[in-house]
Amino acid sequence: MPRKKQYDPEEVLQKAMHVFWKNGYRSTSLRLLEKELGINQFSIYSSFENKHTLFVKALKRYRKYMREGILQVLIRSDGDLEDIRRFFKTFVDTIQSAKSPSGCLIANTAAEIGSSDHEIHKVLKEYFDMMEKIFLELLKKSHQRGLLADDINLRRKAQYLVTCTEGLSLSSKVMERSYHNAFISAVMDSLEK
Amino acid sequence: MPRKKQYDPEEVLQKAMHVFWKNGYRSTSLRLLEKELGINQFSIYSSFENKHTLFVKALKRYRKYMREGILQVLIRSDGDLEDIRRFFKTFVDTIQSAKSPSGCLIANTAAEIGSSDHEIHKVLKEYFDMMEKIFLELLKKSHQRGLLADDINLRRKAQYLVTCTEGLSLSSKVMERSYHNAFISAVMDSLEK
DNA sequence: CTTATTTCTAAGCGAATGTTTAGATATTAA
DNA sequence: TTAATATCTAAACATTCGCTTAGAAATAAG
Repeated sequence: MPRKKQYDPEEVLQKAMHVFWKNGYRSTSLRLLEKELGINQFSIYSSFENKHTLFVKALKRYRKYMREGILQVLIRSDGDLEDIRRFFKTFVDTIQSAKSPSGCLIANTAAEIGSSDHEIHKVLKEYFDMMEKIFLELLKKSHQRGLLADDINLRRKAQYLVTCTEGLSLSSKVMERSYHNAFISAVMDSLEK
Repeated sequence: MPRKKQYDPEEVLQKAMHVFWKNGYRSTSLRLLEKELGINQFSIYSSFENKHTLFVKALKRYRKYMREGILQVLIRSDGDLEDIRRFFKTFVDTIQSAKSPSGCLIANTAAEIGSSDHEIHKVLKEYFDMMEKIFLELLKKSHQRGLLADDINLRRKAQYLVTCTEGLSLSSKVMERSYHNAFISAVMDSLEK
């Protein structure tokens, strides 16, 4: 009996992720979403409840997008520390590309919202935890291969790499490419045995 | 002949800096400024042109505020690397304190505005350059004292510390204190000879 | 085809945004 | 005391915000 949806909610969510990524939460108006998603405001509300809920879903989508995308080089690594450099380089490419010159959505949101919104803060924290776990698994393998100092604190080093990643995202919005290459080299130096 | 101002524009600017620091540029409305600064919208416009100009002035004021405040431990350092740790600890205290639980104004603005506004971007870049110079001067002294490896790239290390500082600011909006202590320790380890 | 159900379009809701203005108030040189 | 000038208060400006609604259009079971 019912009429069919003329759009795919999954595709729309993907588009919404990019719009929020580029403009931030507050600066993304429903008029802009309407235009970029190609669907009416009514449809946005009937499919995603409201702007806040849509944003939270977009944030979670970003986590999936990263996990299945550029984080794969870390996840599939056999412990080669150069994989970390490769990730950082791809990361800078991504966040500075003309396609999405908008840093990291998580970092942007952390700066914009922080912990003032409990639901959003929870997703941010989960992202940080995911990143820590990914780095930790890689470092464990590196450690087993003898690439790291014996007495190293792996968890601390993983947390260190997470904060370095977010710092990289932030400075990418201000400084030029050579600046980040220098940072990446400095971080890699600090990992050496 | 004229009537006197019933407020001190310098004091008002200082207050404006804190309001923007806490809420960000877009989320700071003129009604809020009116309330927090204790002066009328008319007075804001007659003294500071408009919201954008007021924000740029507040950003520059923040740079001065930091230079004359918690950055002094770096500026006055004789090259003791522990001064860097002291700075990081004070920095985390500041940005996580109940008084201003809002990270670093520069980092927040970089995430919110980035390079989309030329005038603001210029102030951000100047801040990064200032930070780099401050770290560089300290590292030079450390190097002369033989506290660093002979073949170290001082400029690269200074840039590294700037990005670490901004990363610290960002993760302070998501993670708890112990997380940052771990990061600070990891950064300090990476500085050792 | 009829009819029940859902999605669509498009207009409109009250509230908030940055900015401006009209008029009252205060100050000081003459 | 008077007159000129700057600053104050408070209201209003047009625009945009997130969100809702009334009614037309489309779908598929009966």
